[in-house]
Amino acid sequence: MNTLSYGLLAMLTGGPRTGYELMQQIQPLWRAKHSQIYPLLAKLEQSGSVRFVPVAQKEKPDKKIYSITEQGLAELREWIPRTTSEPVKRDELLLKAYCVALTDPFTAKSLIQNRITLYQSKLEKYSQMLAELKNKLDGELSLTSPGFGNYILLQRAVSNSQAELEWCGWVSGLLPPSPSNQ
Amino acid sequence: MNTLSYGLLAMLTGGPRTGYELMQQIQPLWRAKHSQIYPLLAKLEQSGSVRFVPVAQKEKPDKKIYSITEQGLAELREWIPRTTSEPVKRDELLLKAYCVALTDPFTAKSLIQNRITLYQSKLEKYSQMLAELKNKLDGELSLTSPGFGNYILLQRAVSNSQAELEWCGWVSGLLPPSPSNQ
DNA sequence: CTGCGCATGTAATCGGTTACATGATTCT
DNA sequence: AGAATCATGTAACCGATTACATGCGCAG
Repeated sequence: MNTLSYGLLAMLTGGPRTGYELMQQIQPLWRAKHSQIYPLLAKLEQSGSVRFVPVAQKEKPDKKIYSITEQGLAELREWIPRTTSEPVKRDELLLKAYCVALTDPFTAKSLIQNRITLYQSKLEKYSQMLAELKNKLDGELSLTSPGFGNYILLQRAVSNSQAELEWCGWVSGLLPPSPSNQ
Repeated sequence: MNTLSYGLLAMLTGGPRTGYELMQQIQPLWRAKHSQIYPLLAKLEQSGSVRFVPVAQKEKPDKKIYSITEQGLAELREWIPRTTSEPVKRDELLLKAYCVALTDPFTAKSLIQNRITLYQSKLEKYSQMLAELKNKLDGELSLTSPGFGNYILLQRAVSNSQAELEWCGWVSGLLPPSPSNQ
């Protein structure tokens, strides 16, 4: 069983979800497309780690609501203490940043500006999610509370987005100002 | 030509390097193994984007020192302004963090502790590299100076490692204290 | 009326990892 | 004595992306 499979099981500890929802939820932690997730869910179902209930919908496609089984939970419990692999990061912008001296200040600025726009929307989204979770938890937070994992991950997503934006701002400041165009 | 190929060209703008050195240099920006890099360098050489000089060594394996050609530089210049793909991140620790409530506080702490150790060594390494570069540049830094790309990436690596450590510390504080064992 | 969100699935292809292969030196 | 570093390469495999396929409702 590969890491993404464990990841899907992990997401299901938060409650029953469809494949589509799992795909969306796992994105910030582990990039994966639906074409990879659906076949894995089918395998997990066949091996007894998850089960699903088909739900017919009018005016929308039918769906399958998956939940984790006792067997799946047991698999997660033995996976958690196992050696954790190092995070994988691949960022095209950083490759471009290394050789940014090859371009004009104009192109350099738009490169950074695009990244700023991207992380501003992420920051907005995650801040909102964090705020909602905070008032749902209402001060109650410990390792055993159900929203704990979600809480620490959202906090991380928010501060990461902020750090990303700070770096972009700092780099922008180093770039020569173009008065005619900004 | 894929992103990694452009990445290799980008690294070569910093001067001639062996495949082995390129592999090490590109790691923090784009994870790749030597088995992927060597064949790509061969292709880039055949298409005229890079060239190499074979260097025989005694007491060490022979090597090939690659440098970027004018054609390669032209390819980079037209790549930089093209749409930049979103960064790809896959972190097994975050998947485990989501369902950390399934384990005991003890396992949870060791999960975080391993990550702390990892990023402490990264922070040390990058801080040192940044310090060296800073006194080599000696106050001189602008878009056109040769170490510019390196400088902004090292600064980023340092502050990213710090942010990572801060998050780990914050999470540790939320975990129940185990007085008998710490 | 075009595109997006919901919702699932398969097939072809590309990108990336693991394993195999070699070999001297230096550190522990 | 065994592991790590330097240094290159190939082959097999697995993981991930892109493209193909369907279909309705709703917003711009």
